[in-house]
Amino acid sequence: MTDKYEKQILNSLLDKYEKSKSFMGGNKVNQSFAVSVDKLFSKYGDHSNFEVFQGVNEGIEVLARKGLISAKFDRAKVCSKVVLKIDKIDAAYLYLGRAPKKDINQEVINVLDRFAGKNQILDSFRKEQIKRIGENKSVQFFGGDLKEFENILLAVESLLKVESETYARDFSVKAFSDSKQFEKLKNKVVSLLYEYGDFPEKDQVLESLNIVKNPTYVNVKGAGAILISGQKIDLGVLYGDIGISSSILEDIEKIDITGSRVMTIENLTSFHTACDEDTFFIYLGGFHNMIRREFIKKIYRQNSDKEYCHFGDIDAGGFYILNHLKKETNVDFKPFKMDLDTLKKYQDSSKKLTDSDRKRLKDLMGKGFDEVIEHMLAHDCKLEQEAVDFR
DNA sequence: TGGATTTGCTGGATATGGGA
DNA sequence: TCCCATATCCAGCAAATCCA
Repeated sequence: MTDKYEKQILNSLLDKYEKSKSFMGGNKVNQSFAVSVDKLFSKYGDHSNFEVFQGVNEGIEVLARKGLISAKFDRAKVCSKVVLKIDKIDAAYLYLGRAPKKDINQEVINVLDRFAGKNQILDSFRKEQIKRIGENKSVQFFGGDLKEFENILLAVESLLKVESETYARDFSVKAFSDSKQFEKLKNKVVSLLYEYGDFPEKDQVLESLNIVKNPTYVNVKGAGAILISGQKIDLGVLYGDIGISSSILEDIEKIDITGSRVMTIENLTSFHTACDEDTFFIYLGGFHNMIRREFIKKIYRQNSDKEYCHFGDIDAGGFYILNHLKKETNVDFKPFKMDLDTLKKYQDSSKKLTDSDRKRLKDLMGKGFDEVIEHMLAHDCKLEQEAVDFR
């Protein structure tokens, strides 16, 4: 049974070893691992605190007798530093009852391997973490709890299989047989998906994967008519919009676009203010998941001769949403008022870029918006679509 | 002893979690 | 939702260590 001073000394030496090049086998010189006793125990040199002095010395002597460390004392019985015996590292782990980092790394790799080939996100994540382990860096989203780590990967695997809008609690029950388990992992799961997946905004990741808090709606208005369960609704004769619950989106049999153009709008206020007799407007509710994409595809299949465009913010998020929409629906949406002329016209209403905006804009270079992005970066500006007059 | 190697420290950026 | 404290990561530089 080790006492607290022995534990602290040995753990500190092993920590140092595990962070070293010797641990990785990449060392070019033979290293020794030592810690200063003063630094480890701030009260060791405090003469008024004899208990600590004596306790630490006893701990050092026990470890030295067992051959796990070497230490030298001066005439006053003060030890300046302790050194780990390299050839006794295994015994040191055993004495502490501490799992060697190599074993933990292997267990993490085993967990990662169990999710190999499940989906592209998990494969990218697995590849990156194995690379990080090889470089002796920490494994992302692993805080020492293997079960939690496995559950995070399981959540990612399960989330990508959700095909219909599902409440987070119901998803948690289905994936973990526990309605609260997903809530505990949610932040890490979302961070992993956002970093390794392809999502416009972090706060839209779950909705994009069909996990919702409440039933969601797609708002439509303008030049078109829809047929749901045998009932025809002619939107062209209505003054405003209607919201179609996602649960009945799949029941729509026919969408007949009577105008020449179909336009998706990013923000709700702009959707409400937009007005044109020749356009069918769609507000996707801030995100587009599989059900919404199927809705768009259905419209396109039945009305492929129309013009398709997207009206959004002139910022990284807006460009990203448009590209994502095009990619996921295979419909060639054209940007509407998301160009350099519009930005210049409303320059007075523009806002300054954040560091994150700059980074994301640079990532978007070469993806169809170079001219406007160059201007945004050069003039430190972005524009929300609410500032843009639709006409 | 001096050059090469490796670690430690620091500050800045970013993420996270808790409380108001 | 915002603010604040804390944790984590990273890069750059200084210091410590190793060894020919």
